[in-house]
Amino acid sequence: MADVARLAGVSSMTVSRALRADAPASEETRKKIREAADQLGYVLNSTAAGLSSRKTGFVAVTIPSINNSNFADTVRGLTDGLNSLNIQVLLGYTDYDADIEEKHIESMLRRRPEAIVVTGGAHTPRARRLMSNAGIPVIEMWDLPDSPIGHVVGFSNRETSRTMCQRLHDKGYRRIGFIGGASSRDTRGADRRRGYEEAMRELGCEPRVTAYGDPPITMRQGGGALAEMLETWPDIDAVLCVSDLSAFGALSECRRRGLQVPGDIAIAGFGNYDLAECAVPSLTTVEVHAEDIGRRVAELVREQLSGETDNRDHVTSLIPFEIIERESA
Amino acid sequence: MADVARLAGVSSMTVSRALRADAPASEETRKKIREAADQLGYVLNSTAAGLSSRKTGFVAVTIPSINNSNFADTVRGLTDGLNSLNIQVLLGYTDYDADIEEKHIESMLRRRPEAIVVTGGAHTPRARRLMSNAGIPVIEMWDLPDSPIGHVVGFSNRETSRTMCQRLHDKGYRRIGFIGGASSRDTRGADRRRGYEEAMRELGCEPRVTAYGDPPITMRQGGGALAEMLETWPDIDAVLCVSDLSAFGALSECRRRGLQVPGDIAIAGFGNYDLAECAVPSLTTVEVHAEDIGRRVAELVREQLSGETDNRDHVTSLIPFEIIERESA
DNA sequence: TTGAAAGCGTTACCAT
DNA sequence: ATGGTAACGCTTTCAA
Repeated sequence: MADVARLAGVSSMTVSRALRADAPASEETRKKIREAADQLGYVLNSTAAGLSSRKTGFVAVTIPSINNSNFADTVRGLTDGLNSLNIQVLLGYTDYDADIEEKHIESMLRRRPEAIVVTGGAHTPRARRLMSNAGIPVIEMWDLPDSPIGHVVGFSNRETSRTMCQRLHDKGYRRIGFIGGASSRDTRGADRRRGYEEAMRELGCEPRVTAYGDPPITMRQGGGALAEMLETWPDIDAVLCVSDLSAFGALSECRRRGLQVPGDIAIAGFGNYDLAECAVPSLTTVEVHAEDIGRRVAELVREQLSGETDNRDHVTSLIPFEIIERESA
Repeated sequence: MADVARLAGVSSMTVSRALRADAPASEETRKKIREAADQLGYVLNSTAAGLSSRKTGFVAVTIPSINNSNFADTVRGLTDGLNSLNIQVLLGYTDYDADIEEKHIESMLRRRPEAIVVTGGAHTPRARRLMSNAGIPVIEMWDLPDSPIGHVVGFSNRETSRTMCQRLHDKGYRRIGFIGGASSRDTRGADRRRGYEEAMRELGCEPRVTAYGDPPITMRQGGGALAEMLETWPDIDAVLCVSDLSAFGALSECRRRGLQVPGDIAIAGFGNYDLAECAVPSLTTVEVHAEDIGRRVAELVREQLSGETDNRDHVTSLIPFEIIERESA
């Protein structure tokens, strides 16, 4: 920057100001400085800028998996929403593991992000402490934690299953099964299962759960789970799956066995992946507006950083979900 | 850090050293300092550390889309490979747009990454200049650029199509169509199309291309493209698609029309997505080992940063691809 | 609108 | 093994 200043015949302070849109500087000097910078191939060092201004231009975000269309949509909404604030997302994926999440949170906090966004409400005690003490807005998303650390942008995963079960029941299905992961590491998946079990009880139906594989449960596992389910409960007439991926796996397994969907078995998924619309038959599923979650988080971050809202208030934004009825159920 | 030093009764220099694994410090002081840090809730400021040491612990990476299983796999391989070096990935997605890529590259270079990794070889002149002048290793991946900026980790997209066409021809298909995007923004997709056209010429077959929609071409667009193709060339006997997603869309469209796959029409895709294995019929496709690409990039970054290899040498790593023959073709 | 000086929180470097 | 001092490259603050 000193070199640029020398070439432009100004002080480095003026260069610093000319390079930022908001700071005061005459158009003339601005132009002169931009040319000098260009000529020297100068690129601002935002590490130094961040240290000095105490604004790093980062928001830290953890998601369970990078290879998941729903979370990718959320990240997209978040990134796009933060873009106008010139804030970048520092992304970490946890593989549904709270210890990995803790490690990410610590190494991300070292970068002094201006806010931290995590998926869900299940964290290690130390992770909670780290976030609480960081002195920045904390946002938990994709869930409605029992005891939130800070703000929340999400929906009730339990409710999605309850609503879907109700819908299946309305359509006449009575012997409804649930396919999900074998561990509770995927807390949102576990909540969906809980919602299913509650709904079954309320509707007076027997719960039939096939837990199969570690999260994230894949398409292939969805097929395996359906096979297992048919063995245990051959009379099943509908299956609710923890995600569209497992639902598609189940659908494919039905197809291979010559079972009609719906007819022999109805299938419902979760997430409204592109796949759900495109599959034959198309999949009945839950649209959770993943990108909206990201957009709303970005909005909340903006409000918090601009001081529009009181940081001490804990804002909870409920993102409405909807059942998408298609051919499969 | 000064507070921690005071509490532990040492200098801040000792704290700095105690907190790093490599620096010399007695186990005794280390423990004392860790306790003090814990008690105060101290988290290292790596912004300041980076400024001082000129090592930010970042590698900048741009990919076309975050919502693409192939690129997500590459990012996973890269992230995991860099993890042991305590290097984080700074991710930007370009939406297949070179101008957006340029913006990302500039704002990422401001963070002073220790290396920069970009997808493909098509960049704006300014982006090329920025990367060349950054003084850090530059790696282009997922492609074999004609004039690489630095190192390359990839494969020939053209070859994948040529090989697949040859395979289809060997199986007796003669009226082979290609479904891809309408723009050349997806340069890898455009290369695949080029490979297809070359192969058709060599095999003495008429090329039949349906260009449909902007990249990334979706499942739904794959279906639309197949419909259009059948209208133009009703006698088509095989379709090569630019990706498994469009291939699946085409497959679904066939299903809806009551066309047998294979039989009436064979379908081949690209990318070996989970979907390709799980679809009924399963999709013949190209496995490009996306995660290996990321792993190899990470390895290259490690070599370059450790000075094991001469930075001036331009390393090209060819990642082998393979045709996965399944039911659809 | 511009400039000078004093940090920001760490590590490199040189001593001890 | 530990400590003192001088950067690192910016921005804040204050002054002109």
